[in-house]
Amino acid sequence: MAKKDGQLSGVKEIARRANVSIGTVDRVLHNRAGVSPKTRDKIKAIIKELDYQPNLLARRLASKKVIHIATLIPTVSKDTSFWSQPLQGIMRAEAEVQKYNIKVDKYFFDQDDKTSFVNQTKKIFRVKPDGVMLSPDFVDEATAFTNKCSKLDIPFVFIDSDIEGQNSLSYIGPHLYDSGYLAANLVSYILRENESVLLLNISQRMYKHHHLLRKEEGFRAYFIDNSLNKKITKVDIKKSDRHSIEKEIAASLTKNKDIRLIFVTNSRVSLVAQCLKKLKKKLILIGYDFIEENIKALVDGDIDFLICQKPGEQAYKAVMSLYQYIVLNATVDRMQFMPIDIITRENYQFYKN
Amino acid sequence: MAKKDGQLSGVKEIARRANVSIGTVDRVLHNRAGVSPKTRDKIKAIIKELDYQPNLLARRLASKKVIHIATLIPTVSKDTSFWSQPLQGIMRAEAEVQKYNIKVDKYFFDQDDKTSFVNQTKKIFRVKPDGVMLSPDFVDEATAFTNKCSKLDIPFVFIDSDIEGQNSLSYIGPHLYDSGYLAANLVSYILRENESVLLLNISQRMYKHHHLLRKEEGFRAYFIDNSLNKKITKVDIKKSDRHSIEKEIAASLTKNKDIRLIFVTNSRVSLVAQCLKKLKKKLILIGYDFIEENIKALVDGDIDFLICQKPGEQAYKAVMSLYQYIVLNATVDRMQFMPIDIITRENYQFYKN
DNA sequence: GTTTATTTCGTGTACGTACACATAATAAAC
DNA sequence: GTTTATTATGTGTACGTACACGAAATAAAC
Repeated sequence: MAKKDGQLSGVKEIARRANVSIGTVDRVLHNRAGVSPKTRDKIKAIIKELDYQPNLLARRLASKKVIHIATLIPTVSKDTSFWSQPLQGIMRAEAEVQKYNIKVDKYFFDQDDKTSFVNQTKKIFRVKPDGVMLSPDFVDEATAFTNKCSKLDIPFVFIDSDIEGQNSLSYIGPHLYDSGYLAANLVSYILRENESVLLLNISQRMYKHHHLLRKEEGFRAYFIDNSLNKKITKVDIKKSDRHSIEKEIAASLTKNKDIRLIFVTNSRVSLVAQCLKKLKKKLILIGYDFIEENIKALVDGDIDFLICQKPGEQAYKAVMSLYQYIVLNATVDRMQFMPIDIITRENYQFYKN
Repeated sequence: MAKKDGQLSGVKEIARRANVSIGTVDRVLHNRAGVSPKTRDKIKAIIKELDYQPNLLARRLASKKVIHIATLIPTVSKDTSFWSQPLQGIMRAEAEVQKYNIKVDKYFFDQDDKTSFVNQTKKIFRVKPDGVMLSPDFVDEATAFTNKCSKLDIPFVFIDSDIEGQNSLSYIGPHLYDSGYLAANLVSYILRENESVLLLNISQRMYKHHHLLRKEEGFRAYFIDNSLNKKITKVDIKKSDRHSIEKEIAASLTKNKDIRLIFVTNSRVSLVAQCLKKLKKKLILIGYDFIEENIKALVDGDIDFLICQKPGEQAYKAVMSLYQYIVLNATVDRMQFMPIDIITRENYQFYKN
């Protein structure tokens, strides 16, 4: 009684009931031409009646068409090596899915050049991939792009930062607000009553400030939620050369003698570490991201804490989610927040990205 | 250039290089007898060299062995209809995976009877399924069982409550502590300075208190974290008949005139609602779980808030995670917390479980 | 009517693996 | 040596679907 005997499975059963061959059934399943309206209707009815669900494993195995997943992330810039980790995550996923006849097409844009982003999205759109993963750095342009994807039923997932309201398959990345909140929590343990914080948003790119702001919000919220009346000096630095940063920091420090801790809202924290060294100031330094420059400063004792959210894992999961959705049509969580990890010089060796 | 011509894929390529047939390769892949040590070694070397990864889709398709996933949850009791939702989730997952030759074997135990739990675990262990999903209500017994599973490399996932330290494939369920924390957050908005809370743990089963306690911890933590000095009267009620509950509540209310809100740490909240009605007391009532009894009380205005964490979804995800792990050996998140939803009479109609 | 074009349908092979069965090689027994 | 048991290896078919190709049925052209 392992299998009910009369019950052929899938296509064959449909074919039997309709008195046609599986070839014909196949044609109506894929809306291909070459079948008379009459039999087409009959078969469609049977498909509906049986609530036929194709065997996706068999389908993928038999299909010779390769599935294309496009990924769009920034190039690894001189500014920060951050994006090398997501790239590795993409490649790890690629290695896993390529045996199922899936190709991962990697596109890159220049974080400083909006046009390059647009150009790449255009290029992607031209090849009409089966799924897209992207870091939506340029919000408006990304929105326009994903809108077009939606119209063609091309699923897309965001990584690293989210655009709400777009019906993305998933967002996989940090919970920006919470990570700021956590940073503040750390700070509250460290600082005494009379000491204050310097908060630095370092970014040449205005559009990035949206993300940094979410972190700042969370950071501030912690103090409000816990009725801690902590002074926060905030400085936006629009240039990322060392000289400019150094000048701004020096200015803030002389103006606010009570600053004993600096919170940098992104991966540029190692630059700040260098500046402090130059200025011969020893302050607590908290920043973001497990990248080479930062690790070095961490080991040297110039950075105290790094907050990190597994960027490699993000990209890996993004590609795998697309694969699972497209090939296995599994349900995918709309929001996949990464854990918020705290890295110090004591535990960095064990961190798996 | 779509496919490199020389490169046969998988087993065939291995067979070619070893000058054997795919049958022989197949035998060493599955450690089956009937192949000489010499060729076995040769083939193993080639497998390693090629870093051969079997095509899991093809494997599942070709394999005639059915995969068994066992699920172990409480029967739907007279006490609460809670477990009917996870059961539906299981059945939904079953419908999805059965076409891949996977059987879901459903086992049930009596929440009031430890022996029944043990008996069912024994029964499951006897058939040696390929994966197990269970609600580990009886901690010690569940631990013993999952230890045995670990030894046989049978993956298992916990739902509804976790046992830490067991190397479960995943825990899928509520974040108990956080849900208590959230409840407290709600409470802090509602209560005035001079008003206090009654916290009720209603459970005949002592072993359940562990879980209730986690919620209570979170609940209390909120007030501490926010330096709110709120009076919390706590009562453990070990019987779940209406009369006992009513007596306890009445006692507490007369002793503490300032109680204006009751927080019930599990689904028994509708019983409390009935008691309050009987006592002709109108208090704010917060409790757990989207079950029929509670919804009714919610609609009638006798319960104000229900905290819910998609129990059906939990079970569904648990089975699907096992499937993905066993069949597709996908990586599965060790912790899959459900969102903490707040249900009121205004939004309950839209709640999807 | 026959021939030809066109539409409609069936058949065969492939995907990569599993497994039952058949065959070949070797060892054991005489 | 031959026969027989044993071990080692190869072959064929199946899983459920996709798709190319060919055959049959029908329609169009004369």
